[in-house]
Amino acid sequence: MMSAPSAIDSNVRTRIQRTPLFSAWSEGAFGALLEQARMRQLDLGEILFHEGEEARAFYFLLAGEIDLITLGAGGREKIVEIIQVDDLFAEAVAFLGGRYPVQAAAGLASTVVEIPFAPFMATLQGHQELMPQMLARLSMRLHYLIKELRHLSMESANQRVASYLLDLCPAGGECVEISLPAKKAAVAARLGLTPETFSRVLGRLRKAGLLRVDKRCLQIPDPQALRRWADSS
Amino acid sequence: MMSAPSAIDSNVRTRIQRTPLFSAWSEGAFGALLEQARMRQLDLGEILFHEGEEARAFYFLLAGEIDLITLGAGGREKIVEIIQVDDLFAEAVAFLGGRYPVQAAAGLASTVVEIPFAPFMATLQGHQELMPQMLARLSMRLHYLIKELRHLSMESANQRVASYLLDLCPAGGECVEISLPAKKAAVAARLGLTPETFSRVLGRLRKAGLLRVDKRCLQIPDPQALRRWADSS
DNA sequence: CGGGGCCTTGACGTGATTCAATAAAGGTGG
DNA sequence: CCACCTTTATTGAATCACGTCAAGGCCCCG
Repeated sequence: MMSAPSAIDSNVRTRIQRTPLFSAWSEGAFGALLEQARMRQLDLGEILFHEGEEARAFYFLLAGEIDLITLGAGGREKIVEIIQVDDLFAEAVAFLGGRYPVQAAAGLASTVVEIPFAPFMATLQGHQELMPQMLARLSMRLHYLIKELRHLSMESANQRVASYLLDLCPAGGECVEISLPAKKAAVAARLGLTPETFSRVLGRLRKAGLLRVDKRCLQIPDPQALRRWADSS
Repeated sequence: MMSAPSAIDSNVRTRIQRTPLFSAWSEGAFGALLEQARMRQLDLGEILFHEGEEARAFYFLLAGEIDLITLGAGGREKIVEIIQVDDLFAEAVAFLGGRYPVQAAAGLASTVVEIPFAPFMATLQGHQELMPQMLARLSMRLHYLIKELRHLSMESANQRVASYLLDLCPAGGECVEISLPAKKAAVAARLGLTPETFSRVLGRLRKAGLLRVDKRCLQIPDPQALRRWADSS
């Protein structure tokens, strides 16, 4: 599909308004902002914005999957985050420099709502009671990145995979069934691993009886055992 | 020394006021905030706050050096950032959860000014024109962390060391002389390397004629050549 | 049936860590 | 000022985890 902009229907409107960032906004201000917003369709692999490009808008993911990627020397790429449906992303860029620090590419055919910064910032200036919400959001991302930093720099492939799987689990219970949020190669990149290594770790876990794998669907019989395995790995 | 709190003199006051975060503050608001602040002395190795500890204050480093560290399984530790004199740190924690996401330890005997969050937040609430400054600061840290993520996950030891040295250089000129901001083991940890590996990379650079090393003092005859070496490394 | 993603598996190479020994520098007290 | 001890830095050799390269299997879709 081409990226044919189109207007926002009320169903979509509701989904966006439910995000923490917008839940405190007045109907009026929010409505005015959305009038400036447009929907865009993205093909698989299509790039929404490039690293270093001037940032004019942020996005809400309606359908599909967006990968936030930073590029390194020699074409290697690391997925900083895999954006899921109903997430806002790139809203934090508004406040500095105005350049995207990462690239956004569609990991699946996707639909996003594009929300321009200009009216967003204007509203924020006029309603400064909304700023604490923004600060909290930036702060959350900061924590997320610090956690990522720790995982990348101090944990082995085994530990990273295990932590990641455990993070996907609903609050610690018994045998849980989870499904990977993206194709395995993307998850591997998200974890800073090659697909091969990721596959091998999964294989090891399978042979240790800590994991059942069926395509993108994983079963963890005993999360606690997995945690222990990671710690001693 | 024990951490004997004491009052703030006017010299110190000026140094703090010069930070971007406070430069827009009114004399009155700033003065009132500083009345709640106290100085603390830290011995080498002393811990200012622990990871996960409830956050009640942020800090300004007057003298010495503070390392922000995250701890991993098995006692390994990664230095997220080496704080230098005249820097503020941990101010971003105010807006979420209220727990420190890292540990702060003195890499040298140090002096800090401890600024409690409560009055700081209260002033911010009352003067919302100050918030954009905060947002910009959080945004900067976000960019910093994303850059770190890229370095850690996609660059070799050689590349990381070279980028780091080049970052220390004043804007690209000819032969520059720089000095490491901390002992080599701390810099290594900051780069996600062991001291041994760091030492070896420095040795390699020395033998290639790209670097002269004298204790903590480094000379880079040709920054551009160093950049090329990193890219092809 | 055939082609193309996607994933898995094996053999191999390599860069970084680990372990260990040594050297150099800094601090302390006699 | 020197002897002594501690901390910091360097260097070498052995090891290991992960990446790379290459082959093969599986599944979906035409």
